[in-house]
Amino acid sequence: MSWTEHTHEIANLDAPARALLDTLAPMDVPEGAVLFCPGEAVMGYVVMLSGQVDVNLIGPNGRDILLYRVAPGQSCIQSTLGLLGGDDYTAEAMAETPARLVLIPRDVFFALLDSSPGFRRLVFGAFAERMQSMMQLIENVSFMSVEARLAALILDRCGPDGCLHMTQAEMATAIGTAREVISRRLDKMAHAGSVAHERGVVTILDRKALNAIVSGTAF
Amino acid sequence: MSWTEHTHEIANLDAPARALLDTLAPMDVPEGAVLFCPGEAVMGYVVMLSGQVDVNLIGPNGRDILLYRVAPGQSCIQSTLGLLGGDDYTAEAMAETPARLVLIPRDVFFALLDSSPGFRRLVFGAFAERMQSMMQLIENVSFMSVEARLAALILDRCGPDGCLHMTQAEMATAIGTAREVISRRLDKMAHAGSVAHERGVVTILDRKALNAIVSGTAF
DNA sequence: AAAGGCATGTGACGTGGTCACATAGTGGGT
DNA sequence: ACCCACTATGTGACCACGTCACATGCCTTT
Repeated sequence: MSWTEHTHEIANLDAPARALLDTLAPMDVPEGAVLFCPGEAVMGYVVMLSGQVDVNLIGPNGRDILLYRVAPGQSCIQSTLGLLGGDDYTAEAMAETPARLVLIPRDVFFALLDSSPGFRRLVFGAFAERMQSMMQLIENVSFMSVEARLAALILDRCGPDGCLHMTQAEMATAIGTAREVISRRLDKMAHAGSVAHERGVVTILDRKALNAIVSGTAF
Repeated sequence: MSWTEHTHEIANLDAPARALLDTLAPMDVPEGAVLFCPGEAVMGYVVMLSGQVDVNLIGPNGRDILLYRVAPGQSCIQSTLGLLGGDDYTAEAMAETPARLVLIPRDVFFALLDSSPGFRRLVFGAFAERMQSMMQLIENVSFMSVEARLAALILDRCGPDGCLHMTQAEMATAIGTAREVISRRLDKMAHAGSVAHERGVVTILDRKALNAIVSGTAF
């Protein structure tokens, strides 16, 4: 079976590269599986085919913060860093939904890098993209208030019905703060009429108000 | 004149790549020069030959935080991101000392990427390295106390005489906090006998104490 | 010596993170 | 229906940190 033709970014690669990739078998991982964790040596390039994987940085006191999410077609470059930079990484990748992915082993990865300009572009793009989002994260964490980040999260992740199904603990790690803070902020927003919230669900009542909170970084 | 043979990382490249690079003229920038700033389109790969360039993220309220420092032989990949990812970057690069560097224009960059495995390795290495240090930064900012970061800074940047020549404002941006906080923390450390400080200089008195502060992330 | 500009010290105040709890829904089992 | 663990959430106290508004002080220029 050929999976490469169904994967947007990969389907545009040159034929030899795709042929090589098609010799690799996709693997399925169940929801909640940890793809890699600190200290482990995965050493490969991972391409997501379907599902959703989140990469978190884990703090010493148990708190963790979402570095980025890996969507289908994207790569989890975390494991690739070990191939190049050398140092150990501290992040943990966990499947948020059942996921299917392909692991390109070290040799194949380097072979493709040398032989396929398209693959090079793909990899560089992935790197640049992650880099950008990491910078964005640093910017958000150091310059945006918790309230602004929370409002952005709600707007960003809510369904078309204006409902967000997440626990406060999940929201906390998503924006890098503590659960208690989320509780208080949600109360405040609810009191202001911007949202309503019950166990596991937040409902948007006033999109404009939330947008105002997001823009108003510090005033 | 051939500059490539004097530049460690580059000297190991294959001959054709070095020949191509030698057609590029190094440029000198004075101390304090801004290499690029938000919104500008530099679009190239920059290799430092000598000097010291700092890349800062600038917040809306004027506060800024040091993303990373570019040492000789390294690349400032910030400007390269535009070549690949697409989005705009928000960082600013400034020469902390008089610096000499080479800007590899877009076409030459891609030509080298396609023709020289060594150059590819170089670029990937630079990316991976930066990626690592960005993750490190996120980890430090979100999980380490200001005091720990300050102690680490002092130990890291002090001269062999145990003296650090920086203003409090500089230390503040280096570890991503406000100047007033530095003032208070230095006072506290001085009171504890770990350091002494006067206008523009911090002197280490007790290395062990500082190391203890660094390790004791949160206790 | 006077003046202006840096570097630094300080108090007040609001936000955010941590700890130690108290409550309250929820899903199994019996 | 009831109990029980488990998870999600609410709350108060407290400390670390960021911000604002200043007050000094020190150093260079004129």
